[in-house]
Amino acid sequence: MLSQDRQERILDFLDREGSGSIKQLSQVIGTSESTIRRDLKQLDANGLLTKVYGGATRNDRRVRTEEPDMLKKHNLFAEEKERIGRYAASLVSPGDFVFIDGGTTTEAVIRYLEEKDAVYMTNGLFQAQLLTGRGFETLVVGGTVRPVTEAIVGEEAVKQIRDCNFSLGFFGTNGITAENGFTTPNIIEAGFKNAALEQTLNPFVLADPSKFGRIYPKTFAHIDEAQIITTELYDKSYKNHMRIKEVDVDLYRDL
Amino acid sequence: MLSQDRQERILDFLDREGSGSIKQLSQVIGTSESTIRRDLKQLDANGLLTKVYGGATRNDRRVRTEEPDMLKKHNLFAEEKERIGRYAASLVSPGDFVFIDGGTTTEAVIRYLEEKDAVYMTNGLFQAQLLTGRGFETLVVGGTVRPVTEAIVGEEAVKQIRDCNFSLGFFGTNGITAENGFTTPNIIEAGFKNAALEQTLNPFVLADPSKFGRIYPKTFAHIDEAQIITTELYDKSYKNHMRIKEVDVDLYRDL
DNA sequence: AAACTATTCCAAACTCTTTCAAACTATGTT
DNA sequence: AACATAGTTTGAAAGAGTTTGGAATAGTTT
Repeated sequence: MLSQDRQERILDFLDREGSGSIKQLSQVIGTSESTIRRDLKQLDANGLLTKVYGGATRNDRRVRTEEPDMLKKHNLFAEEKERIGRYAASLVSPGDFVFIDGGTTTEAVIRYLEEKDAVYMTNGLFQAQLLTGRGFETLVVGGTVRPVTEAIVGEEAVKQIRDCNFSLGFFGTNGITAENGFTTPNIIEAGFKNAALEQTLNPFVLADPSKFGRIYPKTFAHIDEAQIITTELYDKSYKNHMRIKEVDVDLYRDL
Repeated sequence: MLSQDRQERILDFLDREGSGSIKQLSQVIGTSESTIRRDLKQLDANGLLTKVYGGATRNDRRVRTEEPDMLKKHNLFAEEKERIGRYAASLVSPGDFVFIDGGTTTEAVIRYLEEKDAVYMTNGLFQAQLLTGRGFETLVVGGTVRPVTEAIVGEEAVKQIRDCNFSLGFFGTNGITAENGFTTPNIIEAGFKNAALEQTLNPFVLADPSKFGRIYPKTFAHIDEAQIITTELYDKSYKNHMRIKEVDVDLYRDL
């Protein structure tokens, strides 16, 4: 068994039981006490549980304040996303009412946010937790949760968003082309994105370079309806059609 | 048993009973008098209780304003919560529209849910993730996120919930007494709970035994407005005033 | 004085750290 | 593809340290 799996199981166990002894854990998971000890030591160092004499007790996993480094391993364009997130976060001014779209791209924005004198609204469950965990005033859109992306969408969500007037908004997308605009695979999600974008004075679409040139079934905005924040484009031809902000590597190298 | 767990149980016993002798405590907790003495000495040194000749007392201002520490709450009464959750989950029938309150108590319910032919709505961020993760049709209430509990509350949330008609609802509470009913520390949260409860045909309050006899600043429902699901009660006098379902140990021993 | 409670001390049981060899992984070389 | 090598992970064991329960002794209450 991989150590990741084992440690995940330890946390699951503590989730259910609240606490556990070394012996208990080694039996449930089927490994030696030595290994459990080493796992607990690691998990404690990462702040995921509290080691106590004889075992461990759970730390609340809801307030996950994952470090930016943690995520880098997972995703190919992780570094780009971080850079995009850092720039996007710098755009928020005091008094703004900011919409933050669900999906992985916008998560990085939240980690770099600093403006406490602004109100944030999101339709992403994880986004809401991150925002709350970091101490920002957070509103959540009500509606149906879409399983894959954990984003709140649907008729009710659209109805609610129609009453909101955002000064700033950060959106994710799956595909971008000059002709088809911003596209996503899911029709209901596209409907919500479209509604949210219409309520936003300054909408920004965050996109790593992989999104360019791709087309998905449903367009939620035309190419000139939002400004794009991305890292360096390989295909410079896009520049002719779009309002693009390239977040350069050098721009933040010394931060 | 870990010494942390033991000491929490001592404090909880004193919370409920006001005081306890060494003998009482050693019997209830199932450990030697020597150990109880040592625990009491430590807890006294930390100012968590007052050691007296023969036992200990806890300064009991019956109305508490402070929010119970989420981390601690997670550990305590884990088994009771599981049992309560398992029973509550069995109450859901096909076609139900089920409200699930935020907070730690209701999390266990979700882990035992099996009825896919029902729609679930929640105001808890973590609950929403759990429900979605387990593949249930999930709705989320929109509104402001309250930091400590990660529950969605506020005016907007109340407005939305007024349009919902739940056939079944599971609520958490901080305190229960016959006179003051179900109470919580936060006024805004109480307002939402109250609204949600009014929209529910069959409301159930889930409560481990530690909740009984405690009073918090705001009442969100009177004692006869909801049925209580709990594990075995130490103080049987409550039975006279309330509709209580005791989830017995034996009931599920062989599951 | 009798009954109860607290303190001290000790041995047994338990837990932690360190250490080491075996098993496993990853990588480079032939 | 087979092999060698270095690095990592694992389980077991030994010794140090901690916690526990009980017994003897000292103190307190009635």
